Amino acid sequence: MTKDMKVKSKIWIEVDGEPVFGRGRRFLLQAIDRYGSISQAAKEINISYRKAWSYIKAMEERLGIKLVNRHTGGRDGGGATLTDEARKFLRRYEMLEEGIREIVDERFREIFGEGVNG
Amino acid sequence: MTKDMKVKSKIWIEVDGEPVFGRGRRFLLQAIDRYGSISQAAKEINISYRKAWSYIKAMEERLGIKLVNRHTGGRDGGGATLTDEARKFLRRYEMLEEGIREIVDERFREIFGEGVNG
DNA sequence: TTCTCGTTATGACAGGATTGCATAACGAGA
DNA sequence: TCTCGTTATGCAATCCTGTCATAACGAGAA
Repeated sequence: MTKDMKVKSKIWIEVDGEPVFGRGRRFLLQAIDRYGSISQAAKEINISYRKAWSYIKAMEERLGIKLVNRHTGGRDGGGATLTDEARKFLRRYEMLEEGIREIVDERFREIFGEGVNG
Repeated sequence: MTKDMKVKSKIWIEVDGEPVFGRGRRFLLQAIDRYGSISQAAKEINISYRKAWSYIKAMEERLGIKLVNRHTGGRDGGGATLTDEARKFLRRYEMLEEGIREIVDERFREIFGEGVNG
C-alpha cells in the first residue's frame, strides 16, 4: 500500500544552542519591511503581535545586533522599520535557504518515489 | 562582533500532514536493532520508555506497516526486534539524510563564514 | 492645554502538548 | 509457583505557546 508521504525540511540558525532565525522570522522581517509596522506585519503572517514582539526581542538579544527601529506615539501611533543590518542579514539568509528545499525534494523522489514498500 | 552562529537542518517525513519519521525516530529504531529491546534502546538514546513506545505506535499507525516485533514475558522479560520492512525503511531514510547536512553546512560557511557583520 | 488614535511594550493567564510516574500483564525458566 | 525484566498504558504533573488585557507613548487636531 502506498501512503501519501511527503518530506519536509527546515533550516534555522542558532546562537549558543538557541534558535535565532528561521523561515517564520524571515517572513516577519520581510513583512515589517513592507508595512513599516510590527503590528501590521504580525497580522499579515497570522501570528499575534505578542509573538512577533518576542521573536524580535530574542533575535536582537541573541544576535547582538539591532534589527528593528521602533517608535511609539504620534498621530499614526508609531511604527517600525528594518535596520540596514537586518536587511543585510535577511539577504544572506534568503541565499542560504534558496535551493535547499529543492535538493531535499529531489532526493526524496529518487529514494521514496515508489512509496513505502517500493 | 562575531557570534558563534551555527546552521541547523532537519528533515522529516510526514503522512497526512503528521510527522512520522525523523532523526530521533531513526536513532530509536537503530538502537532497538542493536539491543533487541525497546527499553534498552530508550535508555541508550535518553528518552523515556513511554516516549519510545508512543513513537513506535504512531509510526506504525501512520505508515501502515509493522516496524517492531515485540514479545513480553519469558526469563529475560521479553524483547523487540525490527521487522524487515523497518530495516528497509531505515536504510532508505539514511540515504535521504546523507549528504543533506553537508550541503547545508557548506552553503552556510560560504555565506556567513565571516560572521554576522561580515 | 487636552484629547485622540494606532502603535509599541509587557505581565498574567489558559489551554494544549509533552513528559514522566505508577502499575498491570506477560511468560520462559528456575 | 515464583522471579524477573520487558512490554503496555492510564493518569497526573509539568512545561510551552498562544491569547488577552492593559499601560505607555507622542505627534497632531481641536
